[in-house]
Amino acid sequence: MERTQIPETTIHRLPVYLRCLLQAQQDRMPVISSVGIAEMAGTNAAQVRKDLSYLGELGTRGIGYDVEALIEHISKSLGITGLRRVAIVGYGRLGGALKSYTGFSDRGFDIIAVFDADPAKIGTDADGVIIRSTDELETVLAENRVEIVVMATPAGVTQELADRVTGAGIKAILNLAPVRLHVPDGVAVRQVCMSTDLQILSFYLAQDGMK
Amino acid sequence: MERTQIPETTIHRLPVYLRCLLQAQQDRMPVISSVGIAEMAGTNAAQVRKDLSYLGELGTRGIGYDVEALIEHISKSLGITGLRRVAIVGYGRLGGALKSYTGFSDRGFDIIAVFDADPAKIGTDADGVIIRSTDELETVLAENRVEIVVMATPAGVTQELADRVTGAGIKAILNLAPVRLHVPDGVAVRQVCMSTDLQILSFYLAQDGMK
DNA sequence: ACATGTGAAGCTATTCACAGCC
DNA sequence: GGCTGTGAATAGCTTCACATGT
Repeated sequence: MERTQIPETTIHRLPVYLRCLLQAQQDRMPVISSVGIAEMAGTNAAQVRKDLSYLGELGTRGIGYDVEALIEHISKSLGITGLRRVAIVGYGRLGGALKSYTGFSDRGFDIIAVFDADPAKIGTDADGVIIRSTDELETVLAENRVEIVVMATPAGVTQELADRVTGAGIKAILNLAPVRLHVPDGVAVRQVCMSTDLQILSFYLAQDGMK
Repeated sequence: MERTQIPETTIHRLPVYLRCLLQAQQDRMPVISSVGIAEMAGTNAAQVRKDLSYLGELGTRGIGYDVEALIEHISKSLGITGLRRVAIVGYGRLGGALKSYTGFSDRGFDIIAVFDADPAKIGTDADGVIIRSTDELETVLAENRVEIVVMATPAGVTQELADRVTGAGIKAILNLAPVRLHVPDGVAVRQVCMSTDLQILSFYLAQDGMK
């Protein structure tokens, strides 16, 4: 299979396009143009066409893109045609909020395991899943064939637990703890840090105020 | 004041550098080199030097960067020398998790108001702050001189509430709802969407599996 | 006529490499 | 000798503009 070198930035926009297309589908639009997608996604038509062209020749000249077919194609590119098996490490307030959030299952992600280190929580129900001990991390991840792990752990223990997660063969981590994770080559990490985002917003406020 | 055109990407890295420097400060390092920062931040030394050069000539040739002074300088650039006044709209599970998260106040953000639409919640205590009705949004934002608003609302009502938030003069929004916000010019928005992040991770898994 | 797909141009960001300073 | 600051070179992304196909 060829090394289709899709730009990083394009990959980041594919989920946005997908959301727009699902909206268009709900609105009963059979076909949509690059201009239409661009308006919904907050970008421009040339960008949309270039991005989609990396996935193949998906449109029809003179007509536009078939909504249904394009949803199918982007979903396939994103590897979410079936359900992706996800585990959450750390069932504190944030982990709990995520587990109960219904938006994930709607988008092809199934949270099938939850871990915590607190003996008082272990064995209790977490919104439909039994909380397992972090001691059992490796075995439970393997048993459930987990593909993606979400780290919702205290900063101090995150790297240590992430090491065990990657050691267990996990290749994708969403890190919600405010620490930079070091992982082996071949492991994808996405970092979510709201403090960072607030600081970036603060920068723009500071800039604005002084002009 | 000059139009110091700091690249967007540099701005995004400043909070990362700041975190590294605070770590170095805790470790009692008086001085750090661009190589040292780069290692902690997960980038390269040239990048660090170029980024920091946008803020001024902050280092000393042959020596490196004074940790204390650099922390001071980056904090000033990020506008977080004092406390930034933040409000959360939507006190569901996610909003609750954010309010109770101590990492914000440590980093210069003070959550001084919380809103919800549910009459059962209004007037009750949310971790030290009384929950206010979204009916009072404009007045309470003004009274408390709120600078940044975090939207932790259901997708369906987010745009409508964001319109009122910007109407009240707020210039910075952190949006946790899975919708693309449309805001007037001059308003900064940061979007956090974990479904999107999971989809990006899924893309890399799909790529990997087929090589 | 209309909308895609795509080379080419233009722009932005990263990396290199070395002069300048401690 | 060591490390910063920075012009120059490189790489990567976005936008343009038009040929191509319906």
